[in-house]
Amino acid sequence: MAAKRVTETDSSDKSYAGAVTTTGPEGHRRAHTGRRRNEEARQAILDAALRLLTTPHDGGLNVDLIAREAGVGKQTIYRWWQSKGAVLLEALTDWSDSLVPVPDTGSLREDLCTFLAHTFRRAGEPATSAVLRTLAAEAARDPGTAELFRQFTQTRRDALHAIVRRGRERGEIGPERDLELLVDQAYGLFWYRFLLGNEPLDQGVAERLTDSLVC
Amino acid sequence: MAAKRVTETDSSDKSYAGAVTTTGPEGHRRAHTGRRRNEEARQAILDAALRLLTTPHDGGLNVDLIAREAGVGKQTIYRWWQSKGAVLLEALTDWSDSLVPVPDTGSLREDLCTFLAHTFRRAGEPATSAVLRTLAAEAARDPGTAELFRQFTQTRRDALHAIVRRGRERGEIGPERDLELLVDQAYGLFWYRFLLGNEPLDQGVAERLTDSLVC
Amino acid sequence: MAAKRVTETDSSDKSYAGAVTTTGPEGHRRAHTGRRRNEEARQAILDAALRLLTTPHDGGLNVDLIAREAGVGKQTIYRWWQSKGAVLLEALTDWSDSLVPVPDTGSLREDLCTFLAHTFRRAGEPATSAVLRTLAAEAARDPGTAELFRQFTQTRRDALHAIVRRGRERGEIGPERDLELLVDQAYGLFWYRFLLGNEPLDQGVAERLTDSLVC
Amino acid sequence: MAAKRVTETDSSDKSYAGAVTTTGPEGHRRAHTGRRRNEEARQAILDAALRLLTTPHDGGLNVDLIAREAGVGKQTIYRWWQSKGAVLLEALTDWSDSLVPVPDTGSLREDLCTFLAHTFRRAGEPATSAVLRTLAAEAARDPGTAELFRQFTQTRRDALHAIVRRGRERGEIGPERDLELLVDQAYGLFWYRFLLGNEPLDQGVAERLTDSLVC
DNA sequence: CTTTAATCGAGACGGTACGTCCCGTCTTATT
DNA sequence: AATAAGACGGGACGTACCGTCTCGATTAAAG
Repeated sequence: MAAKRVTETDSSDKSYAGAVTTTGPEGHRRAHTGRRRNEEARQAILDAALRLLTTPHDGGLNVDLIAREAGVGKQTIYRWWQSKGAVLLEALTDWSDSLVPVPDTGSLREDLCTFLAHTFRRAGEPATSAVLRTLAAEAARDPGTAELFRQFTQTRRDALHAIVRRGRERGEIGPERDLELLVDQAYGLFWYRFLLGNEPLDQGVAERLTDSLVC
Repeated sequence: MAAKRVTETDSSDKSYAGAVTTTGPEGHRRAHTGRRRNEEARQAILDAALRLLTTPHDGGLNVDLIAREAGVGKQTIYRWWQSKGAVLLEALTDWSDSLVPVPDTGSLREDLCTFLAHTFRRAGEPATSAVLRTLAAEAARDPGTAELFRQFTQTRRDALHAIVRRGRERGEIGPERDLELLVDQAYGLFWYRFLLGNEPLDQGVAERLTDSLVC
Repeated sequence: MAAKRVTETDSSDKSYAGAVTTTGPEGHRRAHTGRRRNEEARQAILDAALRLLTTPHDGGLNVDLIAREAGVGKQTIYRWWQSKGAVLLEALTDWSDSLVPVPDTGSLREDLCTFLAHTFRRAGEPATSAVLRTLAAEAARDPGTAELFRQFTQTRRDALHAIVRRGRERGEIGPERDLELLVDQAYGLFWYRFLLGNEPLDQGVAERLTDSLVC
Repeated sequence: MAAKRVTETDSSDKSYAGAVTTTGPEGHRRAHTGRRRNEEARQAILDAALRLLTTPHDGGLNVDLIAREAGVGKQTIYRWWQSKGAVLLEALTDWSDSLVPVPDTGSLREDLCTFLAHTFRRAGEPATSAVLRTLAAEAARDPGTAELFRQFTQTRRDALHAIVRRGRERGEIGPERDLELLVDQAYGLFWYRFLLGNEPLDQGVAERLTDSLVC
């Protein structure tokens, strides 16, 4: 009969390697955290996603791969993110905030040009480029991801917005100018050329774009 | 590429009343045309694609669906187009050419503003919006389609370019301005706002954008 | 976004109501019993299992369901039973012991026929039928459960064995007959027809089987 | 190209290098058959299923494995069979018909005993045993498969039925005996002991069972 | 009366398998 | 040769359960 304390015998010898369970690629095993979200697992997923996003590997970037790479069950991904794109975006957001510094030299023209040139140069790097492209693709396909993509771009937009706002406060931009529009012209140009890729995005463009915006 | 093979224009022979075979959604049966390309089938495919692009339906927009909707074998699609996106784009191109007329009033400011406002308004219509979005998604996913998407946007870009070029010829734009950049700022803003959708695209924006570009 | 769901979980106060903890389907709350096994919980599990076994519901019969239905944590099930099948079998054993009485009229033929007819009739009842079927399925899938299933059937086999043994003691069965075989012929026929279900299991069969066995 | 009329009689040359598509484990590539069911694929699936059923391998027997082993897409399995069990059963039916010959010596007792002993011996072989067990498990779990299992056992039942029918025609079984019941007693005993496994199934049992049935 | 230890409800976790969807290729039979 | 039809190999998807693990609360027994 089952009721007869079946499990009592093995109460002693758990050899407490028992609490730990899984092996990531770095060979480190992860402990469960009971009924609360396992922050380590979350980080492992985001790390794996970013790693797969930035390093070249053959074949597409699918959820099973992220799960395997993170040493995680697929369900653990789907429990916390609504789609693959959502994971990718969260991975990316964490990572991107540190990419392009926001200059503040006191000169709008200089700050703007520096920021844009930096942005363009980053996007030209193969790793970054791959990430942004993959992401845009995912966002265009899935409306839910699109919203997250919006949030992602928003942080960059805000940085640019801060630059031009400071410029206006210094009187370098007339009060009649629409700052939102100005920012979107810059970022619009960037994404348009980046995604369609038939026109360059280099230092010269950054300068001419700056001139065009601050005229 | 699809467009090339299209130009055969065997428009004459639609009559074949003999061996009828398939029924489209409109209940009309289409005759085989033997060893020549069946123009009716081509049109049925593009129509079906456009219909599926513009009308809401549950589930994704897959090739089997287009084929079924067009009353066509899948191979007939893949014989003439390289991918799903190619079909979609050709369907779209046929349809879009008549959308936004290219004004030529003699005033750059007026032409530009009219063109932009018209473009924005079209994109605001639900049907057009859905199409553009679906397409952008497909382009972002498939590199082959991306190239076609580039070509698609190119025709619109060319139209805008013609406007500003006329402006320069009339001396309304200084020779130091980069016309490519100017055009891309306009279209970049458009796509950026259209796809991310957090800022408006209305008459006012068209006007302010015109001011910003022609300053 | 994931971060949202995280913060949702650690919303501080759980508004605990005191000693009482869980609500079963009957709305009754169960008190903890400290470091001793909670007999009420055990019973709730067995009840829930039996209820799910006997009442039709959509989808399979999984452990999470039993746990939820019993208002119990899954671990509480796995602490006391080695598998899902073990729970099911214990639930069933408790319930089945009272099902088929073991007659003792002094006549083997009569006892045997009564016992078999009763067994057949019970198996014909929808509730019982569902239980037996579910159980057999579980036993076939899981070797551990198979062993428990063996034990379960053993109690019934023993009952039948007692009847024929009394028959032999009265000289109604020749000493050359293999009683084990005889019993297994009866129960074999029963399970075979019950599970495959293409031949009847009624009073007439009970009689003819009796004749065949006691010839 | 092999596309050039691969005739029905493809028994001879499998050497095409062009239109062929897939590689099975034996390195042979399989041609498509257009819009009709590919008989070769069907056979490859059944072969793979039987191979996996009969040879020991680590891990369970899942559909992906069958598909991979057969060099087939999973959908090709699900297109033609409703479940894994259905595949297994069809594989098994093809194979089993040749297993136990149906003797016809003119003596019921002898034929019966031979048939049963043979059946028992086969079931004792590890390969066969594994197959039958896997199958019974699948049948118990899935109602659809149960029906197929019924059909599978039916062919064996029919064989046994033929033996006893011939016996009756020779007058070796009285007209009052229920032949269906007799057959089911034999097969019932077999499956009961086979699946529960606590009593033997050997030559001696075959003999005593024969005596018991033909008394 | 404090500490210890076991139970409980809850549910996240790693993992396996499932059955579905869609892609782009292929072949057949027909025209 | 082009077509309608649809089976095919392949790859990814998101879901269903399994049995394990940890948490924080609870309470009986041990010190």
